Amino acid sequence: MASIREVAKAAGVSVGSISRYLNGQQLKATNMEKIKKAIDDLGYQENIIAKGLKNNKSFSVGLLMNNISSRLSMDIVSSIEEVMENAGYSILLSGFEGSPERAVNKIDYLISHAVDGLIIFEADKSWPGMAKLANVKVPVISLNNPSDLPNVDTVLVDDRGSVRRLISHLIAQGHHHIGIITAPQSDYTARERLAGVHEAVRDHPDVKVSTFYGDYSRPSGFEGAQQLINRHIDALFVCNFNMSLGALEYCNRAGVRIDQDLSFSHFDYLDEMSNLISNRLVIQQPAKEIGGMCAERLLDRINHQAKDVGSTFIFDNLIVGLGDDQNAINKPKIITKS
Amino acid sequence: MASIREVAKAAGVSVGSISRYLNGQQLKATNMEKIKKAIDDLGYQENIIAKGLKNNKSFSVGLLMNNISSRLSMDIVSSIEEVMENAGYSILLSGFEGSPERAVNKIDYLISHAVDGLIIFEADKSWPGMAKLANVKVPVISLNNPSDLPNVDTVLVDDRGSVRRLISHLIAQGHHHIGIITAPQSDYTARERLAGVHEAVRDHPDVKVSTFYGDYSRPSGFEGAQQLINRHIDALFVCNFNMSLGALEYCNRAGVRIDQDLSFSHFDYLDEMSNLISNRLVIQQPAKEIGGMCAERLLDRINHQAKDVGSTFIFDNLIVGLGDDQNAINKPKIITKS
DNA sequence: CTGAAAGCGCTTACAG
DNA sequence: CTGAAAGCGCTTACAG
Repeated sequence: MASIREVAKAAGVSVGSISRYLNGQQLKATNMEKIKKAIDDLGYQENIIAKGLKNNKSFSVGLLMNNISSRLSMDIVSSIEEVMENAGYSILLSGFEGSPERAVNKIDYLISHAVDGLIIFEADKSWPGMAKLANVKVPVISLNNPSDLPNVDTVLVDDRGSVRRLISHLIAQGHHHIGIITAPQSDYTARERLAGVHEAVRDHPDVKVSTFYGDYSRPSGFEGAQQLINRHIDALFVCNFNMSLGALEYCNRAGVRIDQDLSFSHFDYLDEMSNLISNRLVIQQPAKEIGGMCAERLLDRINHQAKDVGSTFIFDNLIVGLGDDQNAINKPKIITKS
Repeated sequence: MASIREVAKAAGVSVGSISRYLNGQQLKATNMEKIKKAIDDLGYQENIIAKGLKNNKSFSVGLLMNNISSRLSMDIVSSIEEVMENAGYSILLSGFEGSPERAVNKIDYLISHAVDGLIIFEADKSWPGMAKLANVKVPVISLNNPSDLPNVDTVLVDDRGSVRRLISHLIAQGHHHIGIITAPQSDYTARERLAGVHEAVRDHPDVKVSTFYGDYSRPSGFEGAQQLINRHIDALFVCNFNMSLGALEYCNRAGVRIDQDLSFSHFDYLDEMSNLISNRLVIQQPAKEIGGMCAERLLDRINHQAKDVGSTFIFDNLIVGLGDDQNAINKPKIITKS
């Protein structure tokens, strides 16, 4: 790896000139040519790490995730990566697999790696040690879980509202016994989704709800569908994509035909599947939008000391089958801390 | 962010002593105590970036992926991350979304970020510009695609052999018309899987194969299942997880009962689903194993200048339903370049 | 426009 | 055991 010094020698100019050239300043035309040639000859590649040392930047941001291998995580990572990389930043990816202690340790770890900003996906503010985020000097954004800290922005999706809307629709369609497969209530998102169900049925004493508590796995979706269908539900709502696959497997195996025998709705990732399953209500999370929002907000805070630090941005889900406006989810509600 | 210099001042020792302390050397006991106190008081956190400048290490490795949001990618990322992070390395994640030009550019990008090593997932050696990998000074590992370069190790899975074995089993069971939903043949992995099918039927002129070319999407799996089932296949094999979900959707919608009406086999990610779908043949990729192998091999090459650079490591898949030995996949075949 | 010099946070021979 | 100094690859006032 040739350094700036070697390039300077080869070009017959000072290292300062090389640096200026690399940063787009105008130099004497003949010098610029000599430098260009030297760079090509030596195959010089700049060292962004060294560059950052001087101005205390690393051009990298930390992305700390609860569970790297969840379906939603991947879409989030990929949308964040796209925005960040266009801006010349790289992503330091780290997972804590549901463990609060690991989450807290990895915050230090990423800080040690001198990240310029931090996005934390699905970490709960109540975990012991999370409060130290308040002392982090770089911008922090909490994704999918609220945070009270004054230096932390929050990006959320209104899962509660979406589920309420979906269940209300099922009730309006005349369903009387709705089965719910939910995720562990230790998770904020899972609580919100179940709360949406309860809000929807509150004023409908004639509607019965049966709930199965799954663990995010496909087998638990399978078992949940089995138990609930045996209790003669007329509609099934699955609060998580992976579990919905298990439920689908059960339906196939038991010969339960979706739409005909049972109304089936769930969270999903559509990739144009929507036209094939148009009789079905599907909640589609705006993964790309929230990821992009996080990335852009973080860049804003890194580069321009954005105003209203500590704001919350709330996105809507798209409910396929309810005639939602695809574009609506692009405009988050913004709540500014007063 | 307090620096080593401030700690030195607070502790009344030289910066060299702080550095030595941080790196685990023995100092005079009283000094160690003073340093420890100073570090705690100032909330000092080491700057790994600066540390690396001196010894030309960044304690980060680049992970360049074809498609970050594929199901397999995330399992790979997560297993690599686990090994790397235990060794004190962070992961710089980058995606090229199937675009050869982006892949080539991002190699430079990661090198600029001074990674200590590089793992490239599903990039084809034949792409223009990929040859420059030969000039990369840090260790490189190619995952899921072979590489001829002398400085590049390769980690592969024997998809061809697994598919051959699976299809042979279907034939032995008496199936005569096998439907295949395959992925675009521009991808190495897709070609290998289809080659496995053809190897299996080569000696069975009585067996008919019908092939549908999908595009990895669920809708294409749906459509493939529809077309093939209309051609009266008695077994269906789907070469990709996502497309198998679409096929499953079609079966449900068309009232085709898997196992009873149609033998259904495919690539999958099981999370203990295997006991629920035990009549079905499922190819499970050793994502954790290949990811871990990549990470460990890379660390080996970074830290010990490993022997036999340029080797190929080939793992087996596990075929659920064929009584495979779970442990067998942990031992890759190793081909050393002569 | 450009060179010489100081400095970013750290490490590591070299003396003592 | 420990301090002073040089240096990793770069940037940036400061002079000229």
